[in-house]
Amino acid sequence: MNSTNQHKSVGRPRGFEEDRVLDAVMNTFWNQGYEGTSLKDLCSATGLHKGSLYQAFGDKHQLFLKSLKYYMEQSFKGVAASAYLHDSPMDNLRSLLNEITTKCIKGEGCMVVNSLVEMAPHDQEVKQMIDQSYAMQQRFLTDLIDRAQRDGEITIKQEPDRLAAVLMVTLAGLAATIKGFSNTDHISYVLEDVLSSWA
Amino acid sequence: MNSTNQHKSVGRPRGFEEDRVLDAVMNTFWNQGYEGTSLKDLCSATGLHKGSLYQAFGDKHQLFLKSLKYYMEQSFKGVAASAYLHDSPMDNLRSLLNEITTKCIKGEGCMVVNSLVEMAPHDQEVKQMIDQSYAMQQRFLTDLIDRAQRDGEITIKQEPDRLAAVLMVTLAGLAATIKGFSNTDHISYVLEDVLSSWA
DNA sequence: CGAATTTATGACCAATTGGTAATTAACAAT
DNA sequence: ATTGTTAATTACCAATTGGTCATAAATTCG
Repeated sequence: MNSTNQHKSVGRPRGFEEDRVLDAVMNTFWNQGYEGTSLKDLCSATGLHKGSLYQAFGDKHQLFLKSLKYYMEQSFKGVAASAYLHDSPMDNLRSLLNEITTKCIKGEGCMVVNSLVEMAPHDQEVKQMIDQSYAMQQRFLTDLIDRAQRDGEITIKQEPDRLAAVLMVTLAGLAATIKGFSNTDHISYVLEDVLSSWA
Repeated sequence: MNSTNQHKSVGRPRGFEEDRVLDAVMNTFWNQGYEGTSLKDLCSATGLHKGSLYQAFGDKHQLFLKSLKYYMEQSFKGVAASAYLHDSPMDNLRSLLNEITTKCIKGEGCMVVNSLVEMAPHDQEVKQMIDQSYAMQQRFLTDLIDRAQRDGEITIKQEPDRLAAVLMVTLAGLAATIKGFSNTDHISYVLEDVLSSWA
């Protein structure tokens, strides 16, 4: 019955799409950090007034949490999608890594790593979200590595979760490093070297 | 002629030691970041009034740069000192890495990596300082790895500067990762795994 | 001693911060 | 058309921000 652009409740309808706003907020926090972003910044990024932001998303901190969650969801969609393109687990791993690093290069870093560095030690809620995201990604990588090992594509001298841990640290390092370097050659060959050491 | 505690110029003498203040400032910026630190924070950390801080070190940004420089110098002293303890280059590399990671664990991360993530993209002066520090540390590691290769302690399948680059990224990743984890086992075994892959 | 010079202190400042509240506008239901 | 409900806008607020300035205190030099 309900057409898509019909709103379900009474009252004045929203003048914005929630996801579009969340996207703008995310990008602002992503490249300015939490403390480095003011409400004025968020208003000019979204085109909304702060009253509207508060009403729709809560205070600055809640808004940050929601935009971080949005980032994680969007990222995971892309990552997961890129990990089932090929037959070979190793090829899948490569395209997954490619997906991640491409996103990092475009956005000058990873919002999760940024938030980890800036906020995790002093913000329990952010820390928990990151923990969760970390664990999920770690499981994802572990699974892929495990399959690569079963297929004989890489060494079995190390446990999958340990190899995954190395990869996680490497990715975090790349996300941080990239913020200081215009030259992105680093990225490709550091990952190459890590993977080739698993031969 | 001049005894050590005699001050060279006329006027009221300083009531503080510059290095002790710089140390307190450094620690505050180190674990709160630049934007997350207010002048009030710096005053309570140093015991000085902001007027004194301004007179002695300049504005907040200059003060930050000086404390970052101080951090780099102090760190490099410790790192360099730990790299000549043994005969074996590989043992020296290990104690160097140990020195770095110990400092990161104590301080919950590395101030250079923190600043890289928070400031490098928007602050040219910070970026330049970090570039310089990065290049220096990279050269240092490359040299050590080169010697380890000549002594046959590690593989020569990769160029020293490439292995050093991998190590740099790994260290940056650890510095970031550590801010989210109370469990520090990660650190030791990720580094172990990287080094052992060079066998 | 008194002048010159430097540092420490606290008052002061404009601008910005995150956040709230009152008012107006736009819709659905009756 | 009126009412109820929600959203948008504007004005407003106390607190904090980074930063300055005038004054008082401590020292050296003559």
